[in-house]
Amino acid sequence: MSGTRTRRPRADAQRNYERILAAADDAFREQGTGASLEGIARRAGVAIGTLYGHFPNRRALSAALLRERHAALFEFAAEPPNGATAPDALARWMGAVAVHAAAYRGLAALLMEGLDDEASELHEACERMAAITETLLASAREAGGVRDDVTAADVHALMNAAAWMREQVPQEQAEHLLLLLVNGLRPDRADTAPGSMAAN
Amino acid sequence: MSGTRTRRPRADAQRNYERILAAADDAFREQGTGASLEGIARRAGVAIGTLYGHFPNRRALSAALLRERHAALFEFAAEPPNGATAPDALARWMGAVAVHAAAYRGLAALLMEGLDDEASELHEACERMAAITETLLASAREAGGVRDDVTAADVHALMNAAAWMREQVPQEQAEHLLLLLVNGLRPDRADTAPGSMAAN
DNA sequence: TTATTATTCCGAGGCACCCTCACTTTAGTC
DNA sequence: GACTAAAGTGAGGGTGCCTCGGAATAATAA
Repeated sequence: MSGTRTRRPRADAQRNYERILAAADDAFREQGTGASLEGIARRAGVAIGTLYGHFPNRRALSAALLRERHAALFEFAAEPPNGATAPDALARWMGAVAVHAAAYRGLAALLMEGLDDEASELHEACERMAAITETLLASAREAGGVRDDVTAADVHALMNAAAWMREQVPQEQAEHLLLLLVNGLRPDRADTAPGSMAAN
Repeated sequence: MSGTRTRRPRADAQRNYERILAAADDAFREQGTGASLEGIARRAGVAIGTLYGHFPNRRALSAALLRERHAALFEFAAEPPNGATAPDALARWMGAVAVHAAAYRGLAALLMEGLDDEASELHEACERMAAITETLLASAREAGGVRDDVTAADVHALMNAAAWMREQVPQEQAEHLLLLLVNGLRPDRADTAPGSMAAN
């Protein structure tokens, strides 16, 4: 296995890969993560076998599609909203994830199961999300802005639930619902510093 | 059209109707509202055409299946949890709906769209649910236990979101999440009478 | 009991989708 | 220009949705 100088990858493969991804993005936006794969192949101007050659199954396709999107999300999380309280930072994060997970109908459910299911192509991304959530939650709790009984898993579920609702109500109401969810994390007696936990 | 004395309905029709309903209940419990209708017909020991003869489409089948269940829910709402505060009554109702809507995977989404979609066979049931929600919400708000900006539509969405989460997390966590949702409805300053808004 | 007939049941068939695989085509290399 | 690994192709087998024309049958009448 030493003389196998690898060939340069074929140009058509690269081209088709990108075409499929673009078609899938369109289809998922319009019809959700359950969109027809044959339809996607058709849109991409490619045979169905070619699609399967690049992506062994629907989840792999979703995962590839989400890779950049996730990168953007993590970058967003890294950039500190300077001057914001810890609870504010958590709320901001929750809003960002909710918007992200509402990009395609059905995505919230995938992210939900991806956290537990290690076989899922989304597992790693979910774990990174969970880690960020954990960190922000710890700070927010320390600041006294969050109930003691709230776990990172709870926040994960709530963010995805917010996304799920966003799939089905007007955007304005979706924002309001997120605010209510965030409000639910606050301790029973609102004796924290003023201005904490404003949504987004 | 006066001499058409109606024949007694055929016994086999009645029998098959019930068999299909029973099979559908099993299938929906196991696989959600998207379960294969051909599979349901098979389970019921009936040809696919017979199933369609009784239920023109999947939604009609769901609606028939939910009729009794909804009746039970409305009865539950009617029975006054005597001695409970208005916010408690609302929380109790939200819990009941969340449990109901989690009976079959996918049901929460159906109930969500059934509220707006007048063509849906579930529309009427959804409207009744909404009316109950409206009443309980008004009382709870009057008692000062709920934020002013919370609408019945919000509560509807939140109840169904609770059901959606319940489909995907252990029951214990689901209860906790419901509690957090309910907590989110409380006004910013917790200056209401003690003991208000305990979940369930 | 038997005949009548409205009602119900049946399942093949057309369409869409999922996914695989034996075969063809093609891009990179020599 | 020939060679060949890589990629592309699409028919085909499986499942599901739903329809529809013809077969079967339960209620009724004779």
